[in-house]
Amino acid sequence: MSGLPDLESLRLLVLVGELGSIGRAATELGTTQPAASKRMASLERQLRLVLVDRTRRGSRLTPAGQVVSDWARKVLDEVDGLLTGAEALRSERDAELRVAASLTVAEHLAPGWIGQLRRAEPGLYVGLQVTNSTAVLELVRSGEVDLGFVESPNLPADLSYRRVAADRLAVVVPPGHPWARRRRPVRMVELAATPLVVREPGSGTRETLEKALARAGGGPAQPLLELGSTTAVRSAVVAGVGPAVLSVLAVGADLADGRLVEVSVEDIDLRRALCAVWPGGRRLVGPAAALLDIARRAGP
Amino acid sequence: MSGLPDLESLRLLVLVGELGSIGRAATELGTTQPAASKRMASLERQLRLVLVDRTRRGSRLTPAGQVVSDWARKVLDEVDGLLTGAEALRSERDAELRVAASLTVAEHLAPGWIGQLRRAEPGLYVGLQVTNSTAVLELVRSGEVDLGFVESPNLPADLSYRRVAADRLAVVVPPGHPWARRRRPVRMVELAATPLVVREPGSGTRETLEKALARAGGGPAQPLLELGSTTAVRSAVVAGVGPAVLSVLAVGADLADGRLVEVSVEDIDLRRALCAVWPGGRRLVGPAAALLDIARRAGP
DNA sequence: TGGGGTCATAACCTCATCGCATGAGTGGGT
DNA sequence: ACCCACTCATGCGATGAGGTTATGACCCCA
Repeated sequence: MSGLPDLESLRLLVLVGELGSIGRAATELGTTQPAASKRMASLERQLRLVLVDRTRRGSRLTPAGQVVSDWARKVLDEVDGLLTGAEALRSERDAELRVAASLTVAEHLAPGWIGQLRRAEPGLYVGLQVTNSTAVLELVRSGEVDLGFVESPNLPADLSYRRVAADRLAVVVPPGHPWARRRRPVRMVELAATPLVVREPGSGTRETLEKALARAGGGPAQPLLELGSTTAVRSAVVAGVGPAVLSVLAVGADLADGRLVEVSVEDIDLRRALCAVWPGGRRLVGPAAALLDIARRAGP
Repeated sequence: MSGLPDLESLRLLVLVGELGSIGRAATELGTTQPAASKRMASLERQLRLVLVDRTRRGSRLTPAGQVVSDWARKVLDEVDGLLTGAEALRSERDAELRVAASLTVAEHLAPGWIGQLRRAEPGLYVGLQVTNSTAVLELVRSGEVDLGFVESPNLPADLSYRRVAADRLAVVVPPGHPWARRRRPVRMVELAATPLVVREPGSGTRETLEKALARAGGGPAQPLLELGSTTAVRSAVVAGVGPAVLSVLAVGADLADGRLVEVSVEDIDLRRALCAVWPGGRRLVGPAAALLDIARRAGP
């Protein structure tokens, strides 16, 4: 019943739309025209939709094909991010530009930034290391990486830093939860008293939450369930286990399509800055400066 | 050199992370453990990364696996949107809820909304028809669809409508373009005098642009190249043909990762509302009301 | 020390896909 | 009027990626 489509076929569809010919799209992909023709037919059979209008001189996308092609392009963009990120992870050592990022930045922002940098300077090898915020600071200090990205609000004075993007933690519940129907914001004390699905202590998200609760005068959060990854927490919330507090970067898509609902909370500030960090005093040059520039522009 | 990964393998990776076992992930996918084991090994070989930590009792994702799994989840979310949209396109006729949407809404928002509705009411068959804004209004008026979504700002009085989301046209150029380095906004007359890559006359985007130029007291746009689809325009801009004016919904990802650069323009308002439309006077009930509600909540 | 887990390996098989060659239809050039 | 250039679809072997079954190695716990 599932039947996931083939990424090659999706790329072919996009290319057919751009080039106006199945054969030309085939050569662009380094394959032959009959193979491409069959792939298209197979994709159409799978989706049970007519996607291309085959005329005797060229092919055009049908209206349905246009729309599906756009959806396919979004898929391929995400795949591109995955491949870019994977390559950066791979060349962690002996890369020309070594970057360390905390999980939130690495998951949601780093592949885009690195991809843009590599489009500007093709052939540049970027190495990405993913750890927690304190480890990132240590890597920067020891010179093992040229540039770091952290979400932690407490930055030591011996390092230079610059804010590059904003993040915000959101209280999220599944659509069926009583809080989802509330019209008034949840009170801060109510949040502090409610058992939450949380990350383990020491993670950036958990720390930000605890700190914000303390700053607002509340007690520590009540753990309902403690999980080791953001996605695990997310899945637990979607499954209805209970509310959680997660980065909007992590649950943006879920909020947009309604798998999760955000609940506003009174009297509490859950914003946090995402900062670039590099060895103190030094001025960034070369690719490190370029990446910082890209990150600054990309974030609002 | 490209080597696109396999979607089944990505789903497997996500599932391994969630279930903590290759074998259990395999049964979840309806396959066998050796097959899944081989798939994982193959994915790791392709990405040249160690993604899972195989212990004798279960498997956990490595840090790299965590991150890749999150990227994979994004890919799969987009694929889910594609499949949801394709199913809706397919059941255009004889669906329980018939929806028509203009291209911008259909491309970027409709799959998410429909997906959410189908999660809330499983088994509901939704039919989606994609045309231009004026045709949507006609379909609503004739009763061929229950609900329509348009981007056009001029709504006839015989239909009920409600604003559900916002869109904005952006002037975009490739990173190398002189406008990309400008610090001052481009003057409106400058924009009107510059040849642009545009959609064909009659498309919603083209009309909004012309109307905004006229409202600001400028002449009509100078077509540099006229193309039949938003993505064709986008590709032309990326390829450096010239500036274009496109919906931020269409180029959001490109702006975020720097394939395109937005140029601000003085004295011109390129915002537009996206509206739901239904037969006048009538009150929406059942799935149509639910979908409208979802759309209202999703768009800010 | 045996049983219930887990994952990896080996051998075999099936079938989807590929490439080549070919057919068929249209449009433009001569 | 004719033919060439260009497009896409189809038929036919051959290849190989991926699936299943069976088995082995290892760890934890009783």
